[in-house]
Amino acid sequence: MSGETIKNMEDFATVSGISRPTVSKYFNNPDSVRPRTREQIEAALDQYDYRPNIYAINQNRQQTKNVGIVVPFLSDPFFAEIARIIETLVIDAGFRPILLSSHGGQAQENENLETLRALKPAGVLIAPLGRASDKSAIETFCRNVPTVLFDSNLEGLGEAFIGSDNASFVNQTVDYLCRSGSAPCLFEMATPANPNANKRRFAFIDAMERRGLDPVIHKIDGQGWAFEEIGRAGAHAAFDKGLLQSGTVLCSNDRLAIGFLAAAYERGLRVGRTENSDLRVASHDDHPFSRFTCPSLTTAAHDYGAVAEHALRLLLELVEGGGHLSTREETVYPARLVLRSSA
Amino acid sequence: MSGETIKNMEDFATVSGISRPTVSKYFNNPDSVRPRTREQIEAALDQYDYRPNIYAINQNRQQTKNVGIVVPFLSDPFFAEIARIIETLVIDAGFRPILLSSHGGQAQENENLETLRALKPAGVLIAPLGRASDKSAIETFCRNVPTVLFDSNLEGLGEAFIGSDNASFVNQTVDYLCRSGSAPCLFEMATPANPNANKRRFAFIDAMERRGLDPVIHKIDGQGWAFEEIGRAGAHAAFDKGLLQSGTVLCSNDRLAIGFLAAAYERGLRVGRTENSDLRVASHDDHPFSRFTCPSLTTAAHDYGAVAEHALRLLLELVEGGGHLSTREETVYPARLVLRSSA
DNA sequence: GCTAAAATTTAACGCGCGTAAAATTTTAAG
DNA sequence: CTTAAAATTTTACGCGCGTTAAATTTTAGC
Repeated sequence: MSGETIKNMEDFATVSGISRPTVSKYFNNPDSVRPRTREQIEAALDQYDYRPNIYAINQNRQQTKNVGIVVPFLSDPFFAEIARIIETLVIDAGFRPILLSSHGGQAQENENLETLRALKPAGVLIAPLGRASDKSAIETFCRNVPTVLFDSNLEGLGEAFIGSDNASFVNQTVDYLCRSGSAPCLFEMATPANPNANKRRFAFIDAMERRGLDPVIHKIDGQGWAFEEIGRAGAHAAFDKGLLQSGTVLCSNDRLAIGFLAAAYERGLRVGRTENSDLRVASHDDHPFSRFTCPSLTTAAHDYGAVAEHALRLLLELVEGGGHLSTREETVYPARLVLRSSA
Repeated sequence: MSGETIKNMEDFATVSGISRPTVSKYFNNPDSVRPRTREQIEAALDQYDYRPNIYAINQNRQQTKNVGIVVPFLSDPFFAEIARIIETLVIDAGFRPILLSSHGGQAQENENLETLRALKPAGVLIAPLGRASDKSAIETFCRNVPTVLFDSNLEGLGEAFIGSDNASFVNQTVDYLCRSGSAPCLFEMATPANPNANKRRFAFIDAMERRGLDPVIHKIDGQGWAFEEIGRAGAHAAFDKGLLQSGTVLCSNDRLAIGFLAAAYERGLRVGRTENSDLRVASHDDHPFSRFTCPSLTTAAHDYGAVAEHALRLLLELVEGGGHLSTREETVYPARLVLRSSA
């Protein structure tokens, strides 16, 4: 440890024996300086452990190395998981991830956009709330910051949308359920917050009608993001009316299914695909906990990795290419059927 | 909309008819200027929607308005939930939360500390990994940034620790289980990552011995943060040996219990407190999903709110008071027993 | 060893805002 | 209306780094 106190790049340049502009160049891109210069700097670097002031850097750059990540509800393990994957990819790409959750509300989503705008990120990946989103606020934001939507699409907003193919999810579950037993009834919220739910409903109707079957849909009440409790209450309400106690139930998403299974258990209904079962339950998303429900949940899995990777790759291309795409890209990835015990 | 383009505080000061230093004063504290001046500024504010450059602000201030929040594993809904609460409190206090997850690894935890150091936060709330933490790295960090530990304590590190009273958790569950049926056996990981697990083990031994009972502990293998799967595998291994198929099992935490319940279900073991049950299962944490396990999980709940509020309040006092406490404070909150169906 | 190309140094300006000191204006109290 | 106190304006410097242009040095090719 040397005695000097390195307060800024000037000081550091002095002790490393290199001029400040060259040091600055090094920090922007270590490969842009001569190898011997680089060695000299790096030798000084681990002797004095100097780090450039990030605020001074960003003040003078129009483009920061920040990438914003906005998810609708971070307490939902599904979003926690995809956020984790994206974060890792962002770091690997040499950027700094800034993770924000909208906590299920429009006010917070808008506040997150304001926060990001102030942070001047190179780009932003946002999974919008959906129905509850303030479309005009998002549109305004997208005009100023290169933005890619993921998970949940808002027509025409952002430079691109990368998500999962809801039709693929439903087709696979419906197909499997139909060929292995009775046709399913769809179990969903009457007013779903997420646009994916609507697409799944349409896909369900379509898939059933293609088979010449009546697309029966059971809609339940509930607002907000406490899907498990909504599913549980909705299932009990249905059971009270003598509904859904047998046959096959296809839940719109795993969190509803988790609630449904809890209710079924509480009623003593046996869920599964064995002979002595009362009913079968399947769902969509492959939620991190769906492996541990009782019985374990048959579901359709997102390709987390592909979505995250594609969305970020596109965003970085966008950032390098000026921020705007000539035509808005929409890419969706198919689901992977995960057979477990519930159906 | 006026035609002028407001690029900086100078421009904004001009159009608002107030001098720049006064405008600067306003943004630091709107109450520090004369009411009429404030009105004038705010009138201009919603006409031009100017916002000060956050990087320029932070460059010139020793103390930013950032508060770091570090959790060991954000995909764990427990941490996602407490992070959400803290975030809200931080915003209400007029600060900007910066949420970082260590993703279960020391490397990422250290990287988070580096990131935060560069961000010069007013203070940091950190729930350390525990056993896997790099103590010396944290100690170094704490010397430069006012830091309060929460959830999981590291002896002597940080200005204070706010968490839950593990003894209270165990005493309440053991007490309940003993008086309502057979004495429990503790189900835990052989090498737990979290120091709370160790405290719970000691508390269990103590609680049992006080009752003149033999503290039976069943230790299972497993590394990492996939607690549900570790619990499930561990339970199956125990069942294979004919163990834990009856009586009462007290899991160290809810995530292990979720895995245990899944295994029990897969074996056809009936868990609950009714007459025809095979065994009872209880646990600790009141994990967001413990309401929806089958059967619903009897557990001991953290006082999330109290911990979050106390930790942040202490941190802000610390920030105002110079950053250091004369004596390290350790405060723990008691648990609240949550009776459900599993025991 | 010579030369053109590449890299570095020197010098200097700008970014947007915090902040201090002195001069001026406004406010509140009598 | 006077006066002291409070608020604001003026002026000016500094923060740490990006960046540019011209001068200088180093490198690579022959």
